[in-house]
Amino acid sequence: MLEFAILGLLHEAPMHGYELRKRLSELLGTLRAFSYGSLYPTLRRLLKAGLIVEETPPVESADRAARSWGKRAKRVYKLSAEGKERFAEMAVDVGPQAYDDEGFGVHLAFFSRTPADVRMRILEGRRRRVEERREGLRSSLGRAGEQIDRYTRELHRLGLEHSEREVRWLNELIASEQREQKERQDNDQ
Amino acid sequence: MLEFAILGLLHEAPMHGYELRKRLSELLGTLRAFSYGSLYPTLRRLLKAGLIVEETPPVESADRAARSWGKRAKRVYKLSAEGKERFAEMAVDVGPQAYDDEGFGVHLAFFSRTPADVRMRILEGRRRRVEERREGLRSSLGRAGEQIDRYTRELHRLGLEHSEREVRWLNELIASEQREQKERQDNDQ
DNA sequence: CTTCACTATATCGCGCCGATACATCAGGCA
DNA sequence: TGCCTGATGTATCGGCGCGATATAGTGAAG
Repeated sequence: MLEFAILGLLHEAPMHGYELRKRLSELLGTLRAFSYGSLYPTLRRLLKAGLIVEETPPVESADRAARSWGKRAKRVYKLSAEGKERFAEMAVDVGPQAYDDEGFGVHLAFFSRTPADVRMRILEGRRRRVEERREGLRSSLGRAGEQIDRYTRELHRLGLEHSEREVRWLNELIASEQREQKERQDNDQ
Repeated sequence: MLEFAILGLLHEAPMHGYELRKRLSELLGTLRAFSYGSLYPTLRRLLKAGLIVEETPPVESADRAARSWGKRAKRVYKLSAEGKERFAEMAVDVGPQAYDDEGFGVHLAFFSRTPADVRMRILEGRRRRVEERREGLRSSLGRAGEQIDRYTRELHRLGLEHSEREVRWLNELIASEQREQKERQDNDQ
């Protein structure tokens, strides 16, 4: 998931690790942060795989000084052609992980680079997933009384409200996608 | 977290791995599953630490057959005195991880075994956390237009609704905790 | 009589996290 | 002037938890 996110972000512009992480948090709305403990190793992995390349930035005073003293300086990465390709593959290859909280969030964040039909598949897959959760919670709350702790019940109540709300939200998104798709078709023919 | 959850669950009754996992999913309302890939190793760890002990069940027909043929059979675990102690410590030792989605959920699931003052601390800590998230999303949505992708904005809208709802839910829980605390005081004096 | 779904235990590789360390630089304030 | 805090910036380590996979017994449906 981080790999996908990095590749997606680097479409905007070349960036260094710290910046990447900040943009990522903004994008995911503080709901997901990706620690440096996973970011830097992933960057290495991508580098070794040739999906990104290090772009030595125009050496300026501060950095030159840092480098000449053997200190660590900014390392800027940019997307390679293979990286672009890989991102496109990943965006289209929708597995079940695209439907869980985290995966769905990341996919959605890069929807503008995702083909319309794939967007639909993801939205509908997510809806199915959330509906299942909703039904699970409903039946759990339905089996009234039944040895369920009061706090647990409250937890389930909140979960149920959240899923109901998200299903409605998804329905709106799906409907608006359909409208747009229809418009495109009308323009085409 | 899994360790805490297992120790908590075993207060109900001795159980084997598969059962533990099922009870855990029920408890967390399908919002958290804990795969076997983490459950069994954790059970081992707890066993080695002496926090749980294996309780050879009264050998019945099916199991005896299985055992005598050298096959795998049910392994039932029960809480040791040290395990009980450890759970009590963990329930009271509230770190920042008790406020994130996952940690909070698990703690709440064992609230009935948690002292009232600690319950309060957790509830209020969680509220602070969710309020921060809410404010982050509000300001992100407030900075109107500003290079934010349409889908990303939708994601933030949903996140904002969820945090608002959760804060209200927490307020109700906190209020009801306070009422109960007052009642207890009235009864005591 | 076979196939399916459920019960049940276990391992492996690896993604990701939290803590920690180190270093530079800007601004506030004493 | 000099100090401290907070942001910028890169990096590593141990360990938790996941998904995939293997294995195997059981009962019910068809």
